[in-house]
Amino acid sequence: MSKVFREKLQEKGLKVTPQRVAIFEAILELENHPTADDIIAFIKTNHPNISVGTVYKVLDTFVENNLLKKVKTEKDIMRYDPHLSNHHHLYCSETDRIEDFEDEKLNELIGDYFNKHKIKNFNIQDIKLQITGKFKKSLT
Amino acid sequence: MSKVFREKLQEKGLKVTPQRVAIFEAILELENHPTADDIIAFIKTNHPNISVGTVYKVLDTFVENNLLKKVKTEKDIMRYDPHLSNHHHLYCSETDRIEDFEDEKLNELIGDYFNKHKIKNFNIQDIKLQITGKFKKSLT
DNA sequence: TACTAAATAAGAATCATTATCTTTAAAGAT
DNA sequence: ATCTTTAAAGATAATGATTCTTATTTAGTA
Repeated sequence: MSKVFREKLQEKGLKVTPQRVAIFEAILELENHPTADDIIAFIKTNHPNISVGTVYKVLDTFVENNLLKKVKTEKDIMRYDPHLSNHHHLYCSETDRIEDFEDEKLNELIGDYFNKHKIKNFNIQDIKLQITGKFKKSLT
Repeated sequence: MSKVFREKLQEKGLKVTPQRVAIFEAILELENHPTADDIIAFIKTNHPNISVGTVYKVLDTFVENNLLKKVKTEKDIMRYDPHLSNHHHLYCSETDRIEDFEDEKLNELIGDYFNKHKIKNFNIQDIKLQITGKFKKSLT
């Protein structure tokens, strides 16, 4: 299965453990930018003895090694995103759904704008759009 | 002093208490989008008996009544902003400084862009830019 | 001045996240 | 295949911001 993932761990000098594999698979499976808690719940069925601290530690390790990104919401809970390329997020405050939003043209537009209108006393490193609103109900 | 503030409280049917006045003044004084803790520390000198819970409750009340806005950072701590008009934030991850950033032209640019390029399955309510980078050192 | 609802104080409780410390198990060397 | 080394996992205590609870106080009004 995720041979690529195992190789990435090895590249960074990280050991390939069943926990790490399970946690990474859980994030891919869960899709909606899961919380640590979501991940623990999901894993518990196949991996009943996994420790809460381990999950947090593994998630941190992944973030440090650019295998994951942390996403912050209105609530005080971290969520995790396996989508590594530079992108924005769509937030629904009612349902807590978060979806990735990628738009290269928009990035260029904003990039150009700031090239022409520098902010005085500030060097920009990164710009993220936090787009809040409502998902239109689809006939799931 | 903040007669306007007192009137605003009354308009909303909120009682004018010394605690509420002190907290609001503290936020104006502190400027750098203070945390609840910053506010408590600041107030303690004139108001040694103020209770932590009160500060949090008052801040919530202010946010609910549009007297303040909550600002979320990378860290798990809420900060508060007395600046009510629609604006973005400049973040410095090194120093935790946050400054307000207002740019009507930029808002129009982005608004126009999304009018032309609707996101399917999503109705936008609000767009916030989270601009991270470094403040250029000024000779304080 | 007294009344009543709202606000405050004090401190316990919560909950996500971290830290500690011991045990276990990858991964490379023998 | 076994040994060794060291990172990783497990268990659980600790932390720290925020919320909750309950008794007491006070602002605004009759």
